[in-house]
Amino acid sequence: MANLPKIYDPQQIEGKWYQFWEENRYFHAEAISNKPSYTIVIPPPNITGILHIGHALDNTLQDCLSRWHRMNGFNVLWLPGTDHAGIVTELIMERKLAEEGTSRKEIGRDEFINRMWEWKSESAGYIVSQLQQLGCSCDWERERFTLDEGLSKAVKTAFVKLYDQGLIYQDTYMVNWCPQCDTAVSNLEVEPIEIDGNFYHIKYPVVDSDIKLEIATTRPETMLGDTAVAVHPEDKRHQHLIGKTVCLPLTNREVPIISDTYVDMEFGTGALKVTPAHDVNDYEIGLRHDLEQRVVFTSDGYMNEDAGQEYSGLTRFDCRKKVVEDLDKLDYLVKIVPHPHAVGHHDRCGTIVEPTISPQWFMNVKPLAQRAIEATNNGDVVFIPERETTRFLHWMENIEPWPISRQRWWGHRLPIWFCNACNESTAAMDTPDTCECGATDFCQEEDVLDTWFSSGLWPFSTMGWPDKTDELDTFYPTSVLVTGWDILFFWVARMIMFGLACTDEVPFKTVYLHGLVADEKGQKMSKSKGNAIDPLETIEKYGTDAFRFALVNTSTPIPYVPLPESQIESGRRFTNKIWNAARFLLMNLEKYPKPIESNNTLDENTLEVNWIKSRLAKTINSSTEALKNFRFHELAQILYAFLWHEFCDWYLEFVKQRLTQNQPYALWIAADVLEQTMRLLHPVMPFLTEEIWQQLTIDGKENNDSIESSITIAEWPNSDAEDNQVEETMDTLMTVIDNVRSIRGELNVPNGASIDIHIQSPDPIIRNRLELYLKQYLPAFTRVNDIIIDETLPKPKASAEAVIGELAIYIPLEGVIDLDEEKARLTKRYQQIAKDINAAQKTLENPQFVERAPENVVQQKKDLVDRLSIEQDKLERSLAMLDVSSS
RNA sequence: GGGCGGGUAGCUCAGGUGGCUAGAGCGACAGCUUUACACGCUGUAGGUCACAGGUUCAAGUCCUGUCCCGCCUACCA
Repeated sequence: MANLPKIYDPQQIEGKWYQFWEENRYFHAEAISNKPSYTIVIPPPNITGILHIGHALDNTLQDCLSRWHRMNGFNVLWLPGTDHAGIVTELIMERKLAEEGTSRKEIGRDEFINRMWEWKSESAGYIVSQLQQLGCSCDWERERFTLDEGLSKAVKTAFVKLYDQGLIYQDTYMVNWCPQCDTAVSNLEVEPIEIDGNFYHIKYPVVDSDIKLEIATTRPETMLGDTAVAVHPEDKRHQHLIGKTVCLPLTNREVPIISDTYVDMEFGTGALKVTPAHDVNDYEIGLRHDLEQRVVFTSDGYMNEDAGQEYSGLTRFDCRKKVVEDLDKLDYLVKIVPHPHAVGHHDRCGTIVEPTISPQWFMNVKPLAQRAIEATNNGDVVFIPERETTRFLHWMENIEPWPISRQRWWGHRLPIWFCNACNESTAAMDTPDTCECGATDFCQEEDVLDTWFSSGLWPFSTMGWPDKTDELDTFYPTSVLVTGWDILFFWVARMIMFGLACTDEVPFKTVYLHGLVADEKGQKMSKSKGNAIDPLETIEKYGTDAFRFALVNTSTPIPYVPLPESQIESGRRFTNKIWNAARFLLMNLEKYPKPIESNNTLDENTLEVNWIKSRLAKTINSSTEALKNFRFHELAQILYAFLWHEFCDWYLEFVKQRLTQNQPYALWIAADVLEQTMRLLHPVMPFLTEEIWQQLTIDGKENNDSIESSITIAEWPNSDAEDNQVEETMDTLMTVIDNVRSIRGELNVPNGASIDIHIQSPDPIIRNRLELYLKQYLPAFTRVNDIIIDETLPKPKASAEAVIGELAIYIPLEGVIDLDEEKARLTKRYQQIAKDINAAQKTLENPQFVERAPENVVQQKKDLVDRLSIEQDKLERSLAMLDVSSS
């Protein structure tokens, strides 16, 4: 045990513990339990995906919550699983097929689906093992997949239920169409991207007149589908043209000039070309005026025959070029003005979406949204951070029908059945027996559902809904959903709406939305930007615990959290520091074994022991508070500061000092404190803490049944050992030690040199404390000869000085001290104090302050001025003396 | 156009409901093989809290305005 390596090697430690946890089923939740439940369902990652930095953060936080609750005695279910991620997964498969020289259409639906399942079974393990590598304490016995039988049944059930309520219907409407993926997509999947476009001004000659009506458009190629030109009814410039027609250039078609208040007189030329089949607004105008919907694009982004012979077969983009050239040639083009504007791109493949009229299945989500709004306002569901509530409500209030059908194959086929005889459609779990018309021959709708439909059911479909199961009873509604704020509308909103619609309950009480991991420049990390950190490489290089610590430590409640490499390095140093602290204790525990039986014969009430107990108690309490409030970064910082700067920097030095005197009690307490601190840190750093915890408790476990077999189920610490009196005493000592060190450092006293220390203090209590403790502790921090403490002491010749309130420290440094340096040091301190006193006095001189501020605040200020004034006086006198001796 | 978040040390960020002499990590500088750790130890430097007003006894914190940066959202062709 004593030959632990000097440098912590995570690879030696991490693997074995995950296996140990799995074998002992520590992460398994019981469907029937008398413990209180705590449930998280994982936001399911893509089955064929790999772990990226966003997953790493999201799942680390979920693991922190899960592990913390497990230690608090909850029946914790963290339910893992994956999503079939329809469109994006198919895209990748299509790319594979293209490489093989075939295509999905060529191999057909059945074969395509076969290939998808094959690929799924090949790659399904990746993300799971990566989550395990990250340390995630999921209940793998309950892993789910959105296309599993049970979840598919849930999808069908929900669909039929909503269909029967009239909330799901088929309609022909203008939707966002992706020509690349050959499917409709919802607004949410369309990303508007600003591009440097142009405004093309085009003349449309008015029939039977010399007038040319000038229109402006960003998409000149759509003119081939124009079926009207619209002007505002009150537009004086164009009023007289209403009712006439224009001759559409390049087509020789005549289209009417109509009036519609939608037209903005101020914008462009005040005349709007109307393409009802290819623009949402034009579509609406078209409906109002009963215009022809002239389709000129094919579904995969080419021009069709109706675009005209010249253009048919061109891509959308080539067509635009040609149309502009032709217009120019024929003198219809007035000008091209640069006009940056946002254009919708499909977020999965980056293709510019094409608004297209097509028959789709829609879900009327308004009534469901209404319930979600009520639940939010009632506080049935709470968003953290709070600001997300406004965003959520705003989106819910303006929600539009959701197009749920996708012209794809990988997913849940809509449970809609068409009668082959009368073509009536109906929704049902299985093929219906007979149609109302008497026929018995049906075919199922070809389309599949949007993936978000099945993920929306995830919090309860994973637990067996619609069946009444023990799991639903025990774990549903779940406790909290943890995800990035960018997923609020995709997952969270749908889960809440579906939860209310299907189970009459909000699926989770709390939604915690964390930030997105960014690089140093605040840019969101993403593969496409090339600025992403690969979690697995990072884990290999720094260790899982270091990586997790960095993630937790940086996850402040801001929208984009930068994760510079230096943060991860800092995490690694921290793991190494902990490792070495443990190593130090374990090595010394071999020499001074901790007695199994606790006994009180020893002098246990030493200051340092009471101090570290008090500090630990405060650390425990503030850690618990931080976790309760989802303030993960606070937890990380509290534990880092305690472990490094209190436990290691101070307490272990006290321990060393005790050991030189053969007093091992402080050491045994150190082991105790570290053991408890490992428990506090375990949710963040599962592997290292388990390793150290096991080593620290190994002797105890053989003799004490109350010690658990693993830190994962060890009790979350609590303590009431806070003692401000003790901390204050220790503060005095630390301040003295700090000042002595500071003098040595600043005046370049050689390390080897022993020094004398004279302390003058009028306060008998302070003198007493210093007498008692300083002589014990100081040697641990600095080489010291003699310590003299008295009520009044003359300042020795050629000595350095530090003043702490009414206490003065003199260090005779004959022959070492440079008087000018000392003078500069004291002057600097003097000036700083003068400034502080000045500011505080100003406040005190204000009668209003004394009158209105709370008494304790006034008193604090007074005390401050008193203390600083004494220091100032002392410094003044010392400086005067220095002047005398140096002149 | 509307909304949200941010501007605090060289860099990245903390600073719930106003009140200790504004903090941390990283970096910089100086010095250390002090018997756990050089992935370490000790010390030091570094801030007009974006700007301008206001409220208050008291503002990094609250209010108003301005200027930057980022994001979300919206049918101005």
